[in-house]
Amino acid sequence: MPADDAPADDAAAAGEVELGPKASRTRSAIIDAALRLFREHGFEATTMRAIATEAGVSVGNAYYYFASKEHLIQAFYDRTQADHARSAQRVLDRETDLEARMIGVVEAWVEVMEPYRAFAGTFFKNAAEPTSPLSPFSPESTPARETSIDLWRQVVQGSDARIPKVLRAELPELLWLYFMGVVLYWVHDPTPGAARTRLLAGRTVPMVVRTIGLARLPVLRSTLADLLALIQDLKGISA
Amino acid sequence: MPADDAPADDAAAAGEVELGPKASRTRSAIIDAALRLFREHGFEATTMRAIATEAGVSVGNAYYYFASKEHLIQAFYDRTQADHARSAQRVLDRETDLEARMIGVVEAWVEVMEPYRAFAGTFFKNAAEPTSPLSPFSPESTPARETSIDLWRQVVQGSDARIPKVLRAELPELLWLYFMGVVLYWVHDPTPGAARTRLLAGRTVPMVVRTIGLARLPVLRSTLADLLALIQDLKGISA
DNA sequence: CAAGTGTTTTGAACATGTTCAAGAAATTGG
DNA sequence: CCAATTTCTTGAACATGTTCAAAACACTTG
Repeated sequence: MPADDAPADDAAAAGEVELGPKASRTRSAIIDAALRLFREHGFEATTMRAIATEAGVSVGNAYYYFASKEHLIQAFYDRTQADHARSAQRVLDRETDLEARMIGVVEAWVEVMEPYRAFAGTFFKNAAEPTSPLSPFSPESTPARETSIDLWRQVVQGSDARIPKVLRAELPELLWLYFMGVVLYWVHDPTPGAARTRLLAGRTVPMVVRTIGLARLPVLRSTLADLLALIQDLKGISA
Repeated sequence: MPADDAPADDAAAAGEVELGPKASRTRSAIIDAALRLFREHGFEATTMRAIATEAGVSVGNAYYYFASKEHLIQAFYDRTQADHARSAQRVLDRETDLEARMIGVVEAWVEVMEPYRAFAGTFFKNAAEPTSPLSPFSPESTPARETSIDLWRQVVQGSDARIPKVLRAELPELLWLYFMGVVLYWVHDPTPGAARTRLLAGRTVPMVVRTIGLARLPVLRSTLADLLALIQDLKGISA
């Protein structure tokens, strides 16, 4: 599998790439062609032959840069994640209210993804396979996941909300998990403009924020403690 | 697509089938062959040619009964869902404690699925695609979903727990959703015997039950009301 | 510059899911 | 029992993701 020793497919994830100008340009051409075709005809309907032709290279060459058709999705992820981070930053720079920050980040994501809505489901189909390196829970996507969780860490840290001490450490990860839930909902949301997803986020975010505040109350304390202990224990059982 | 007018692939779901004995036997042979091969070599590694050969029919014939390789998964679902229902019933017949009933139903499911753990992920990959008829949220799988939700209705109704009135109507569906979450976790659980998943269920079920009890408290009342209202609203927005 | 070494590119060949036109087998109607 | 009709079965053909050996290219070294 030549592509494995070839320029790393996910190199763009970290932001830095060290490739010759030629290789780099071919790679970009393939990604551009692929994303354009994906957007126009969907993932399944786009053939590797079509991508190669559109990019002006041979099929084999495309496989030199991307181990499989699925691996092109990684490139898509990297691109949209960067777009999202940029877009979210604009909100985070000006808002200090936790609720507004959370909603802002979710809305930014929905907006960035809008052009790809129609076929993003196909993407997530592949991402849903546990053994797939594209799964958001896979070891291979650890860097991307960390980047994503960091965004939620920022959401929390930059806010003026008073977070109960017990929650501090785990909250960003928990919010990321909440966000994954929103994404899952979005994938199945057929409404134009993702209306349902926006409604879901707009209404659940306040609940989440309120619940965080409630966490210090005695009634919820013990349940929360149970939950946090469980998370620790789950992490403890090795694979 | 001849198979579309052919004996319905999901006929077994409802339980009743009206097919000639010959057709029925061929169909069963294909399913048996497929599931055996899936269990032994996994989903991807099993070719339609192998399934056909193992079942003693031609490839084309397999496609007469099943529109695609994915559609064989539906048969798998139907089978395991029936097994689960049977197994869960034994618990429901003897337990009245809500917590015990819930844990029993989850444990029964984990046990039924254990032989398929290794490759079940591949199944769910396909189920995760929103447009796939195999998605648990798709219109096509409405009957199967209803059956599954009914099981949780039974869990609630047969218990001696005092359920807050506001929750009564939605609780079974919410528990089913909780169960889907457990399933999602299970899919990604690499521990032998699904140890992590069992731990998750054993610890979260008591939290869920406790939270149900807490729902009548004033602090949670409003949040719960918001949540229920949201569910109604989400159902309201048409696709 | 020539030889050597590593990188990039090519297109034919392969594997497998799927289709389809044709035929065999069963069923029905007279 | 024959003809017509429906159901079932077949295997070759097709589409597309993927591989691979060979060639083209780029770059270093003597």
